[in-house]
Amino acid sequence: MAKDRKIDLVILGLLSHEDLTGYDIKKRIDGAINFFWKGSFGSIYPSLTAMEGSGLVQRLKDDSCGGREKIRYHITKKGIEALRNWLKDEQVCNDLKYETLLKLYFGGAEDRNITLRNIDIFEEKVKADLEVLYVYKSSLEKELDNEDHLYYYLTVTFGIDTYEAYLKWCAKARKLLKR
Amino acid sequence: MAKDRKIDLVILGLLSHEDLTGYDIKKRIDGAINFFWKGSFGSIYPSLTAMEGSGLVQRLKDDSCGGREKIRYHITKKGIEALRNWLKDEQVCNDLKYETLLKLYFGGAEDRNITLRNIDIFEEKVKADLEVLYVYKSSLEKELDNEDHLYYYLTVTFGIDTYEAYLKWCAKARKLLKR
DNA sequence: ATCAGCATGTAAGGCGTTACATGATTCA
DNA sequence: TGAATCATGTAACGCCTTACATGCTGAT
Repeated sequence: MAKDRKIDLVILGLLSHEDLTGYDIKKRIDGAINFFWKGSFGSIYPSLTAMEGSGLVQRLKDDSCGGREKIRYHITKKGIEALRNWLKDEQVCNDLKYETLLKLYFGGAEDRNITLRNIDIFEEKVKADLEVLYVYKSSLEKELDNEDHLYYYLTVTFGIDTYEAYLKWCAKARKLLKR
Repeated sequence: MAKDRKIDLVILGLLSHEDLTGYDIKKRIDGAINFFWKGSFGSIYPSLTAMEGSGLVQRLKDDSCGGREKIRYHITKKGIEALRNWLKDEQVCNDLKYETLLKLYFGGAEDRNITLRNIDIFEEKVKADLEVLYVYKSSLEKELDNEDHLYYYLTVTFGIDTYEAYLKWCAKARKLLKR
């Protein structure tokens, strides 16, 4: 597997639960995962092709009744192995790029109102995201006995906790800037 | 300026305070900025060359007394303009890639202890980063009257608030996973 | 009929990292 | 003398996004 193509692991992770098409994978990534990882068709399809070549996934027979061809992929034993090795690998890369903080840091080059406006924009986005996260949370906490739901739940509460911290920070920052 | 090369703005932001060499810029980025943005020599030097070409920055005369050549850059009026336009632009891209959350999300493919270990690793890193942030904070809060320091201070408290939220989440997550 | 959604894929191009090449100075 | 730091730059390579190409199905 390519050294740094994390999209491979996202796909393997998804396929470890169920067989999926590239299109399905994209939809899954655009859901809850989107809060901490992104992926486009332009990376998903080539990844699937490459991983088929290295035996991490395999194509299933086309089971679509008419309509356009539909390729569902299944994870192989080798694929499961690769996924587990990654989970056990203690090296992680959390790569955070906050353009909002960059603008804040250099806010001195403009009027304070610009910074205040940028904080408002950030806050709006955070509030909207939080709404979505709350919905995920309430639907997940009903079935925490399900092992997988517990993991999903934890990623959602991670989002909620940090986003709520963002909101508190916004209020404090606004106060300081208006003083 | 290139459409999506944010490193240009980081450099312009830094140069809006003082004239710097590429090497200096790298050091600044590796400081407090590193918590929300990264940059390597391989992106900094080409960016400087490109921005000189488009008149956003200009080379100063070599003022090094002997030793290796040393190129200090100065931001031009056009550069200031570009920086301000970016600050006023309401579109922002906060691109967060948490490999830790990815591993958590797919934790079901391995033993729970692996997930617990991954949370430990995350927590260790967060605690270490927090120590650094606390130092920045205490040195900055002494001079909040300085306009720029106020902005730096706000980015640091952003980091502290979110990192503290991370730590609280770690404790909760551990409890749930050990139940 | 037309538009949204389903479905797969490629091509171009941008951004960025890593590693390498080069060489001076300073300090132990 | 050797290592660390200062200092600039290039080259290779990888990853990813955007846009494009193609075409079916189902609902309005």
